[in-house]
Amino acid sequence: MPLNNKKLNNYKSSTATTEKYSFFNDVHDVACLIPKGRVTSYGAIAKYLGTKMSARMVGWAMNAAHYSPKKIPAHRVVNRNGMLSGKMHFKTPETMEQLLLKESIKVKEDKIIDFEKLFWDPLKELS
DNA sequence: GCATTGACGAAGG
DNA sequence: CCCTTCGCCAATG
Repeated sequence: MPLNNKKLNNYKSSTATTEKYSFFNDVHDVACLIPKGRVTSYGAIAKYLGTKMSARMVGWAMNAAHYSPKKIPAHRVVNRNGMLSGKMHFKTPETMEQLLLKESIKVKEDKIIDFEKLFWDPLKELS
């Protein structure tokens, strides 16, 4: 996979529709690599990509992912608290929770139960 | 082209 | 322990 340790500091800022963002593309790839039944955080992905401080961009990438034809399991990505902060960005607010539930991930009060146990760190798992 | 806004996160009060 | 501030950076007004 083209993820390696590429620095995203100077990735070409191109147009979403025409060229591929290295950043968004990588985020999408990582998201697709998340095993079923596991979850990760925006920060973990950002860290893996080298932009640890820019977790917000990961969230933004997810937003772009939604708009992408590719299917991104964005429901497996939550914030560092394990809360479904992005549920409102799905078709319906309950979609994210339903998808997680289908993967045996229990959610209560918008929070993933045993989040630490289900947490999947790309840095640790992929390297 | 400056100002505002995020599906975040760490640090400070 | 809860709340506020700040940093990060692309997209949008």
